[in-house]
Amino acid sequence: MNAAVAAPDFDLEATLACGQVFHWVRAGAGWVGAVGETAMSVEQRGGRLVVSAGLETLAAHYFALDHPLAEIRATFPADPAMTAAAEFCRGLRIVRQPAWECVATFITSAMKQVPHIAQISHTLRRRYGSRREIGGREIFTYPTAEALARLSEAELRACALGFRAKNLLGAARMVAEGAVDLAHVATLDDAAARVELCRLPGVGEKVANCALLFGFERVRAFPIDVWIERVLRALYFPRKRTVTTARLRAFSAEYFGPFGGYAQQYLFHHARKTWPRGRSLS
DNA sequence: CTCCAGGTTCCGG
DNA sequence: CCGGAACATGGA
Repeated sequence: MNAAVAAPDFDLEATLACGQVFHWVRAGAGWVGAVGETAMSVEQRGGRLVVSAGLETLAAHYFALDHPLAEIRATFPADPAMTAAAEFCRGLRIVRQPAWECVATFITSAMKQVPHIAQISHTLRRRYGSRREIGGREIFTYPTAEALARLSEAELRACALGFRAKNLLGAARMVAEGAVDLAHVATLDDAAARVELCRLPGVGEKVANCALLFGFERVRAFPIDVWIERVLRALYFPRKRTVTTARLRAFSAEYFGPFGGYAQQYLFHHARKTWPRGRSLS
């Protein structure tokens, strides 16, 4: 029925609730969700992960249990802000999300709070994804680019997408037609992959970096959103009134090192969980 | 009611 | 290159 996977240095709660992935829902002591086309229930018991028998390998891969977190932490800069964030996020892993699902989800994330992004994901899944069942619970996979490409903008707007409907539809059509080939993107270096992703409507610097980090395992990609911008300005450029976004981008691309994406997610999660209402500390 | 949210795009200095 | 504004929706 169920099987256990060794999962040392892993925090399932932090990993699923840190804002990198949006569709997992709590179920009892664990979670249920979809890993690509496969429904999965998962629960952490100490240093082990309990999943349905047969899904051990899939779970280990999805949750990136092979990422050497201790070595990754050791590459971070040793400043107080980074050290505090890394300690706070011990066991948080960047999961391996399917590329299209990841790109599409972050297209819908523009100017939305995390709970809203989750709500949109669930609506799209329920209406246009495939139904699965796991432990008596309903699960829906993320709709394929082909499925979304067949829809009208009005149908997508009815999923509470707002102005993001046009972007998601345009991106779905380009991917479905092969105008942008995500399998090919995966073979490119970070810079070239970013350029290619930015051809999709609704994909700019930030969304492209989220896609690279969460959907293409580019662990150096450093997405700069409103939260990270606050963190960088408050903790790394205090009392400097004129720091351009270009300056922040150049700084973060070098300063946080080869696992900058991990550093970014740790800073993001730490700030979101410990800073009151996003403001202050300036 | 007002403000803002894991932005992108377009437009004028 | 830079700052502003438009773009939808929902929760605080």
